[in-house]
Amino acid sequence: MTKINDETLRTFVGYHLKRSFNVIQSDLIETLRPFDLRMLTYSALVLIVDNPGLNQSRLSQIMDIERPNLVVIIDELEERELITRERVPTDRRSYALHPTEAGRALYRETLDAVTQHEAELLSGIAPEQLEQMIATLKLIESAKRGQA
Amino acid sequence: MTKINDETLRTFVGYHLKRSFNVIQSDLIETLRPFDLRMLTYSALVLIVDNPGLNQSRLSQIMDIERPNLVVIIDELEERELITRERVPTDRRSYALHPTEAGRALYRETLDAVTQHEAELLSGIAPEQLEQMIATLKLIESAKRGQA
DNA sequence: TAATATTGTTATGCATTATAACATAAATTA
DNA sequence: TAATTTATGTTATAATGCATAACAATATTA
Repeated sequence: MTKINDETLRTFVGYHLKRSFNVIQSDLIETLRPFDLRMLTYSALVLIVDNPGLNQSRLSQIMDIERPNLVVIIDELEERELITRERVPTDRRSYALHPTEAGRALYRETLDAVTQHEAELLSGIAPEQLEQMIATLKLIESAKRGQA
Repeated sequence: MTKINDETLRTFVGYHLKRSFNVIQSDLIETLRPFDLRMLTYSALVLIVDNPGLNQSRLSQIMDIERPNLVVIIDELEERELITRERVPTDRRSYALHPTEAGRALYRETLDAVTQHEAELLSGIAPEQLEQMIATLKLIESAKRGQA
């Protein structure tokens, strides 16, 4: 069982980002499974609870996905009666998204679960070290082309 | 244009990882486009050049994808005559993957391009800060469940 | 030898992401 | 005001990514 050499790929920041994200993502998927939520539906629910009344265009922007792709996500949340689509009187094209009481309850449940699972996964790493990393990640995020 | 509140999601390391990875990934996709390579075919090419003779099982392991999904990637690299599949006398089930001269040439070209593009994207961030982040990312990577 | 495991493959399905095209409605401009 | 352009949500469609089941050929183990 010879060890594979990935030193070339290790010279790329993106490679490290992808591999570490995979680890966190796997954990998150398992954490959300009992709630029958996927990453995208979960993110959408959280953002709607925290920003009640926002519309789908704005939500798709912050979620970095295309509007058509958000439609099915919102459909699912609405069918499960976790959110509602409400017509906006001042702009009859768009819907204001609001959480239901069930949506807020699920939000609280899942927030606890996700927070705990991530904390456990990362329990071997010093909080200051994680904070430093997040600061760097924010710099990368704001390096987006056509933005700076 | 009210600003959306994503502070709840910002409490998760995974959220920061995903958003920053998206930025790097977009840049990488654009960098690889002129070479008609996608992230996965590129990664496979690099690993084959750096580890000539490895088989598909091992490659799928390090790439963190399922064997069936690697088949089409290897098919494409072989059709483009960037690599070869060679029967192994000592284990006639598996193929040894080797780069062709064209594969090695493309490797060199793309390595330069990818390195330069990433360096430019991250030029505003101090190298020591990136190194520190990579050290933390490695810790996260090794926090994989069922591994430690 | 018989049972089990591994390698590569095919087929299949689901999730993610992107684009084009459209109806409705709003905003802009001529 | 009328005509044009833009924005919102939607449908349809396609490419990609990722996972599982099943299989033939071969190797390993009991």
